[in-house]
Amino acid sequence: MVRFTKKVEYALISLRHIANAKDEIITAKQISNKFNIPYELLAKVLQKLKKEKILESNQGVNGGYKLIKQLNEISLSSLIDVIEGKLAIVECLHEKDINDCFISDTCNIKSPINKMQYELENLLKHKMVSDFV
Amino acid sequence: MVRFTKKVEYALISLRHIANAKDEIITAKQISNKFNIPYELLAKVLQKLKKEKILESNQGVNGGYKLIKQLNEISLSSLIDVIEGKLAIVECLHEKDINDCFISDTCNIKSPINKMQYELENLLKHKMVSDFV
DNA sequence: TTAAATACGACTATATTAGTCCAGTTTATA
DNA sequence: TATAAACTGGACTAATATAGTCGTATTTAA
Ligand code: SF4
Ligand code: SF4
Repeated sequence: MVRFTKKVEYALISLRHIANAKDEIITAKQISNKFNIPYELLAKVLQKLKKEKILESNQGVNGGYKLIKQLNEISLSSLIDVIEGKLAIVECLHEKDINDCFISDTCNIKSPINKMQYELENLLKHKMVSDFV
Repeated sequence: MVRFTKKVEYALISLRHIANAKDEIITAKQISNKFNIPYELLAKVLQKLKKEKILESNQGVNGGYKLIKQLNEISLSSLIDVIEGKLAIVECLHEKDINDCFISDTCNIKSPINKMQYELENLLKHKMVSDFV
């Protein structure tokens, strides 16, 4: 199937919400409550966005998250990278299991699949989170 | 994740193989052997292609499959439709579980997600199996 | 009559995704 | 300085989707 994961959706929802709040600090709990997103899961997603320096966090009472990148600087492609690792439309294009496909030797669709991956990447690379309005 | 299923890959591999064989009849077993694809699984994929009138089949001894559509008439989009059902990049865009997302009410990314789905569909619609060369 | 082939439904196994639990650390403020 | 609100992070479980298997039936050329 070709489907975005909930984690990616949660990231998009959160980024949009945080961006709307201007410079106000937003907590994971607020987002979790507002959008019915499981708190622990959301927390992990936000932590990843922090590690990638998309968000900035403050711990402790009155802590929370703040945007430190513009939404138009974050591509859907990079967001997926951050959350799920490098996208690969087939097994043999994913570094982790690049050698796992037992068809590989005789496969007759590798090159078109490569092209397809390239085109999809391109679409995602030019789709900015700011477009999500 | 965004990944094509093996079934779709098997369909592409098979179609390309059958097309290369010109009007010769090709059996599931031949494809299964040549490409190391599990026979039973492949058989089901070919049966679906037959139901969609992409392939024609003959039963019995010397039976097998033959193309009855041009590869440039089959879009990747339609192939995915046939094998996996209508593609939906998120839950709420899939008829089957259109009402399952408990975020739906407050969701702030529906409209951009819609656009994204449209653009992806468009990409897949214009990607013909014949491009897979 | 037999063997090679498709047809099809039900089943199991594996992998991925989604979600939970728990035990931290940090920090404002009462 | 005690407390509670918040982030951090690893290990775990549950749910779902994908991949593959099994068994049986049907068709048909030779
Ligand atoms: S080698 Fe061919 S069949 Fe195997 S993953 Fe790559 S494209 Fe798919
Ligand atoms: S409603 Fe929003 S969160 Fe739910 S599936 Fe649709 S896009 Fe995703």
